[in-house]
Amino acid sequence: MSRSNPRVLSTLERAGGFASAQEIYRLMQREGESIGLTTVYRALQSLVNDKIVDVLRRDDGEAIYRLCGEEHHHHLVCKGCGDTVEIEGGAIEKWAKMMAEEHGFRDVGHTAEIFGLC
Amino acid sequence: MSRSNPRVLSTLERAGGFASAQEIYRLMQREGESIGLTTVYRALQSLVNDKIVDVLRRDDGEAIYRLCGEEHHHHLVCKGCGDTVEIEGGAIEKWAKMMAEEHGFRDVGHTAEIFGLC
DNA sequence: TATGGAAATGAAAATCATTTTCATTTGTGG
DNA sequence: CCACAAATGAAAATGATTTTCATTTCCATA
Repeated sequence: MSRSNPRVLSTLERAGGFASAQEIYRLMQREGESIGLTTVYRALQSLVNDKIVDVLRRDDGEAIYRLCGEEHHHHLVCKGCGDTVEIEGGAIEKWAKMMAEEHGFRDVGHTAEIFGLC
Repeated sequence: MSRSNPRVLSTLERAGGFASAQEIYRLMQREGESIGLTTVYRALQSLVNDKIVDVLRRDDGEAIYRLCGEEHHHHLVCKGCGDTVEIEGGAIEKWAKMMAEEHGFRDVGHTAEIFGLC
């Protein structure tokens, strides 16, 4: 059921940094690849599910994707230019674990993102 | 030119925490207020311009608003039953501030949520 | 080599938040 | 009252994303 289309992945790689579904689609078109927009969306969803790519939101609400490393990390995002920095989240991990314990939760995960102006 | 409709502001206050334009609109409808969705959007834009409210993006891309400077909290959410607990986030505040400083960001905010099974 | 079904594909339609248009209403100073 | 600017909101437009559905591609097996 892996719809992680390799052509989409390779285009995202080639795009370097972030790209939206629409941008990837246009890029592939320009390069003469024959692919449907629907397939691009499905491939990206699949890649996100498989934790091969990260997804964030641009200020205008458009979803942007990029390859992500193995390690669990967090993001510092600039609201102005969209620049993104991966940051270390050791403190968060501890905080999440502590809070979960305190309230008797198990199987915990978390999300955390910081945004500002660079 | 101040389109910062006071009824919209007061509804956002009453909503406590975050609310989307659509939610505010529905809330006002339910309470029998006569207002158009367009006006809600314009009022929120205006409030954002005047820096009276902050705007963020939910994971699904919908814009959510909240009063600036309001003390915010974080949530511990159960993936099973949807139960939600408000938790203290002092550690996060410090972490966010530290990370922002380290990378020269200003005007920073953040989101953080923990999820697991209660 | 056929063949039957499952998975992948993509065009077109549907959805949904948000923005724009534009005609109408409201409020205010003269 | 009157004129005119600002506010309002219904309806249409926009744009990203998702869904539908008919068709095509794969692939294992007879």
